[in-house]
Amino acid sequence: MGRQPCCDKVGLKRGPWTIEEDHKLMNFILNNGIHCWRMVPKLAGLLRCGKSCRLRWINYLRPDLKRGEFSEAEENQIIQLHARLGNRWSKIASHFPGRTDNEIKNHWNTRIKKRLKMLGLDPVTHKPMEQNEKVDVQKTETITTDFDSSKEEEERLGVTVTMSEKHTKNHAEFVETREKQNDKVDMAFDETTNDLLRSYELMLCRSLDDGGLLNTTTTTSTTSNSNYNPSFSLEDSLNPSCMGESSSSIQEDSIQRWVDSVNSMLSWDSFNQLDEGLFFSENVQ
DNA sequence: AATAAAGTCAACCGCCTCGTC
DNA sequence: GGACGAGGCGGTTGACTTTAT
Repeated sequence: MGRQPCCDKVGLKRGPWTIEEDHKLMNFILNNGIHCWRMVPKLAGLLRCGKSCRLRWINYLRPDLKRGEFSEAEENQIIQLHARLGNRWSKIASHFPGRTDNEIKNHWNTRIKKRLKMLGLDPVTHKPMEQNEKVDVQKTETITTDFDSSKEEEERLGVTVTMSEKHTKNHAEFVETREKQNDKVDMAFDETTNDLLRSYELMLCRSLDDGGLLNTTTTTSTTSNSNYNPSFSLEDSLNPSCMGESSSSIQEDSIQRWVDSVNSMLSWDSFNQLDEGLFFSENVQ
């Protein structure tokens, strides 16, 4: 027999989380850690499904989150990684401690895409627009052609890739998938990527010289947390040795660091309106 | 000041992968 | 080996905010 479903979605709350719900979720995780997301809402007294709790924790409540604007360096790194990895946001996010895949994805869709277009680059192919237009005219000379040109190598390596796979993933992703399957490095692709990156750097430098393309980010309503220094990881907070029953100075220290992190986070959100005593009175002596 | 348009981002949806039974 | 669930992921939505007219 299989397991019980994650949630039946009947009578469950949806939409934006309230401060009280956040409080309950954080309080529960502080006390118990995370063992099974399906059980979290029940045990925490929340009318949410486990998935929703997980998402809320990962994207918003985690104490090691780095909030605030992306720096230029971060944006440039995202662009470079996207050129290599495509829309694999979680992989891209893994290069940015404290950033979530959702955050990076949103930033890409709302800011970086525009920035690339302003630079005359196609956000999908990372190639100059003009080049893409030529390609469009020829109709067949697209990324698909790049895939087709790889057929021989594909056969040589004994790999088969379905047409749907080819059309739904960009060249970079396709090549990397092939690398995974064969554990071989596509040197030609690396050279192409390097060429692209060199082009980026060149165009970005020109933009800087022109003064302004890179400074087009708008202010947002999101309050930043520039003072927050994530010194305590989620792994730490969920480590059984830290959260388990065996009490020790290490555990107390870990909890204290976690609390410090949360307190730091509270300063950047509406939580600061909460009565501090309400939040951790039962958890911290 | 009022309204429309554009921008932002938290949250949801549905699919996929992996582990378990 | 197939069925199933949990967790993870990327695409998309829609509420809210900001900017332009």
